Amino acid sequence: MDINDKQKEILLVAEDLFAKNGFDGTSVRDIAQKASINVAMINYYFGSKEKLLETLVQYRANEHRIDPSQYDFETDALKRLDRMIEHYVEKKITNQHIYQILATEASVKKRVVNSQKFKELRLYNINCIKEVVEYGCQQKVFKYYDPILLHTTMIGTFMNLRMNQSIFEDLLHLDPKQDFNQFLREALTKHLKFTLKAILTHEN
Amino acid sequence: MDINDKQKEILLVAEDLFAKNGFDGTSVRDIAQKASINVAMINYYFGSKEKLLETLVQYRANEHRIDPSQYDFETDALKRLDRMIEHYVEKKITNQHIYQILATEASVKKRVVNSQKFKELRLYNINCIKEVVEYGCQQKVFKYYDPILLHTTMIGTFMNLRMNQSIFEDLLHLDPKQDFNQFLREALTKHLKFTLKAILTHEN
DNA sequence: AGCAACTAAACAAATGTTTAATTAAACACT
DNA sequence: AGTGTTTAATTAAACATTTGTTTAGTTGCT
Repeated sequence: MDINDKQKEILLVAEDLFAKNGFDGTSVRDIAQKASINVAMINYYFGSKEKLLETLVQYRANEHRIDPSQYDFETDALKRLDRMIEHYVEKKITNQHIYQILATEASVKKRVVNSQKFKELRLYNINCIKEVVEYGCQQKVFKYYDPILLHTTMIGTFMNLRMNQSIFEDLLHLDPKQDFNQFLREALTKHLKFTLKAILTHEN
Repeated sequence: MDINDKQKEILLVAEDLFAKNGFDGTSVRDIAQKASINVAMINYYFGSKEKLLETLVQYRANEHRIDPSQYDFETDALKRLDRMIEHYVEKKITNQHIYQILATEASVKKRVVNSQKFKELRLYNINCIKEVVEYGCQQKVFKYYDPILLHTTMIGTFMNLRMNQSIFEDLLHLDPKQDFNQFLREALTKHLKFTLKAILTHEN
């Protein structure tokens, strides 16, 4: 399915609203109004509200894929891990809307929206992490640790920081003028680097 | 507000459905049917659907508070940390429904349901973690690490494991007959113990 | 003329809430 | 214990909105 500019515009508006208010909390009229189009256009272009969500997931899903070429030129295992984390955090921040939608939808039992696509993405990313870990083991720098759990901690920590933005703004006395994404980028990257390094080099 | 048995029954049914389908994905008729009561009873008892949610949050919020007496008898800093994590995981598992509702609602911008109660709870729990960390520092066993980030990693890892139960059942080839909560309890506790110990004893 | 893009209006179903009436429980008084 | 009275619990029905979707028609472009 190729998407024209009009459709893309609708998708972006929908993404924004779904992330903010949830799928059930967003009506097609909300989307239509914000996108300055007629309600009927949503069904005209996408068939239904649910199919709009599926199209959006398809459209965005691959943007969360880790790209190993961003870090595997590093021969030092620790530096490679650091680069991977930087790359990972950057990807999540750039595409935070769709990920939040996917994460929320994944916990909603009554819609099984594209969970296959979601699973594939996870498996792929977990495998990238696994390769970085194995490289470090091979170099005798890391001790092996389950990449599924590493991934869970990475994504979980990110999501938790993100979902509770307002709490952290209070808690950490963040300057409201300073961008929260910048805080995320810096603090989260640093924290994840430290945590993974600690786990992978910890003597049992 | 004191809650009679009938009201409690409604709250429990609502909690179940909200966790499964989200607040917006659950209608008052869904609740009424599953609780075998008339729809009007919900407004009769709670005033509105939103107030029902607020009552539920009030009713459950305190059940997530860490209870220091469950671990602070341990004089060994590492053992105390381990006990604290066991206690923490157990609390989260026992009250997973309400926590998922709170977490989802916290990310929904249009409802600012009881976020104050939520923040207070976090601050309290973070402080408990802080005290355990400081005790370990005092004993020269730990290096100090930001308790906010530790808490974020704990809760984030838990939530991420939980929210993606189906994915993990596939990924880890879990025996479907085995209880997922039992896997959570064991694997998560072990992982968090290892992670926090690694972070707190890591030489920089 | 033909086709895609677009619109206003209507549709049926579902939503949260209220009303008005009925039943059940608690109460006070003899 | 039995009376009439008041209060609380419960019900079916109706209410007004809002929901996602469809229809039937119009516009604009080739």
